[in-house]
Amino acid sequence: MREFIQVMKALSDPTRVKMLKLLEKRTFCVCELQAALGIAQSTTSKHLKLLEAAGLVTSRKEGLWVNYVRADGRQSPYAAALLGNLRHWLNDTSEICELVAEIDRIDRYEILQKS
Amino acid sequence: MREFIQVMKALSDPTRVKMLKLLEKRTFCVCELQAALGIAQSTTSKHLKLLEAAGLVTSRKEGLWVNYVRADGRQSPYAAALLGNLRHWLNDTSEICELVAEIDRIDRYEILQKS
DNA sequence: TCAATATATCGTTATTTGGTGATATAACGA
DNA sequence: TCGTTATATCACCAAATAACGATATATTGA
Repeated sequence: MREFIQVMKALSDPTRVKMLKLLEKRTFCVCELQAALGIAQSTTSKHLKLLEAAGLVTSRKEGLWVNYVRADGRQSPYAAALLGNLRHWLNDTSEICELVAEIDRIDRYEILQKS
Repeated sequence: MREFIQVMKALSDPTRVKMLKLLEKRTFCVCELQAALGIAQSTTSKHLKLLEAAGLVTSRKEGLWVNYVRADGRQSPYAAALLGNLRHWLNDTSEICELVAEIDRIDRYEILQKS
């Protein structure tokens, strides 16, 4: 039960759902997601940790960056099912469309320039 | 997005999940669910209203009672998918097993006697 | 009409959650 | 070694949530 609730809670927040929809397209580091969503760095990191704990994403530290990847679902059957569903869901909502449209402009090295 | 979040939030609470697992077995009125879960009447009613708003249950007033029924999912594709999944999930957890084991002892007329 | 009953709603309280900025940690490059 | 950068963690605040008891709203049956 606890594991199920953890997955549902993780998916109960629009910011986290947007993160997962972005991660369907490709891998992102924390600062890229922060830029894409327009939220604080600490907020971004906290959400990602929560998604990771629920088995919805995994992370790999590579040099200075931490790359977050959509999980394969092996960690939790609930995560597996919901990740599968989510791939087909919300694709035509304005919120996700607009986010995905900007995806190619999000680049860790460009973000570096601006800051 | 709002509709999706609403379904996920509804499923993010153990009490509401237990209600849905009970409603997989049969219809219940509010006072029966209250007795089965050992919570206050106002709490029970509020949770059920929330599940109904998310499209996970429906209700029908019959005389003095309001009967709550597991929804068929026509109201929301998200609710439909999750209701389907939930039928197979959590069946062997202690929390649900113990609850379902008591199901035949829960009867609105017996509750009437006790109070 | 009136009493009894089931449910819904209201007001309150404690906990959880999402957000922030500040700080700590770790890795890289000069 | 030292400065810079990316990320994680901490302390805090505001809003949302789950719980309760008290009250309001049906509906039934005497």
